[in-house]
Amino acid sequence: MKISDLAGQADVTVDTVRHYVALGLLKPRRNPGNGYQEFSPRDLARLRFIRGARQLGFRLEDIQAIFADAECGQSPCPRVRDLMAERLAETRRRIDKLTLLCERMEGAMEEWRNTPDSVPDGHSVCRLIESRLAAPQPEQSET
Amino acid sequence: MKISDLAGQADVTVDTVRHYVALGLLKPRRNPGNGYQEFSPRDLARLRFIRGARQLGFRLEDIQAIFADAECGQSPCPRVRDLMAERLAETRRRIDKLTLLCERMEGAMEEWRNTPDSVPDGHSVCRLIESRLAAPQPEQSET
DNA sequence: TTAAACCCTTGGGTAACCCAAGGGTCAAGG
DNA sequence: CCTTGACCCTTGGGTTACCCAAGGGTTTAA
Repeated sequence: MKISDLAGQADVTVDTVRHYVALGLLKPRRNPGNGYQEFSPRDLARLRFIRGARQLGFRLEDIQAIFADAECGQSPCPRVRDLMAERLAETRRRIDKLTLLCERMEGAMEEWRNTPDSVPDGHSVCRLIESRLAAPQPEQSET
Repeated sequence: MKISDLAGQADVTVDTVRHYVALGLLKPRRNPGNGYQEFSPRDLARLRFIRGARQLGFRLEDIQAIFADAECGQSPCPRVRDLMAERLAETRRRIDKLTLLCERMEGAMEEWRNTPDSVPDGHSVCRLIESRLAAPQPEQSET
């Protein structure tokens, strides 16, 4: 089948499929006549696998490693368990960071409810933000 | 002061400062002799403002707009309030998405505790992942 | 004087795509 | 048969906020 058929059946865009092909996650044969990519039902299964793994929080890089295991006959399952534990920990860290940020933001909005607007005067840009500037919080590597 | 002094006093890297200069958030004068950037104490204040705004969840793009307001004598405060509401909503959406993902991941890990490893057989890559593949969940635009 | 420590610019990398441009291919209707 | 619209291809740039390396000039302290 052609790329748009494949994409449609897995509910992804053709760009996504092309991206996976570029990374070697899918390896369609090429129609020698016109250079078009031809995907098999197994490619569709593979694509659905990729999407499923993505929904479970795996990175494309992880999925490459999983396929690499499978292709040399090894069970990818131990790696899958390890990677999942790692990605889960990362996800929790991201949530924690964002939760902290969220609390900071809520605190600011609350304080600002009773703060009038200010006009920039050459020393100040925005009193709202400057009022929250004194207390240095730990770094936030991720917006 | 020179770039590394400025960076040191605001606890950021020189790369970060250069990045802000490239975006026009900082506008140092240039030493005509050697091309070095020279930063004033007001640049330091500006840099600290940027860092403070970042910690409150603003994007560099937002900060550009805030500075633009201030530079034409307008109060940036109304914009700041609006942007903050927007960024806060986005942050909550991100947290929600990640929380859903986290629950999916935890569910998978739990199920997998009682699942043996499988060996790839040409039809299956990894039973662990495939077992969770049936139920299609809403799209996760963000890993 | 010379070597370390700084400064500069340019370009590439990050994660997982999306989008546009420019150009070839195919299928169906007139 | 030809056209036209729907596909296909590749390449390159954009997303966010930086980090890092290379290559080359400048300053400074020993």
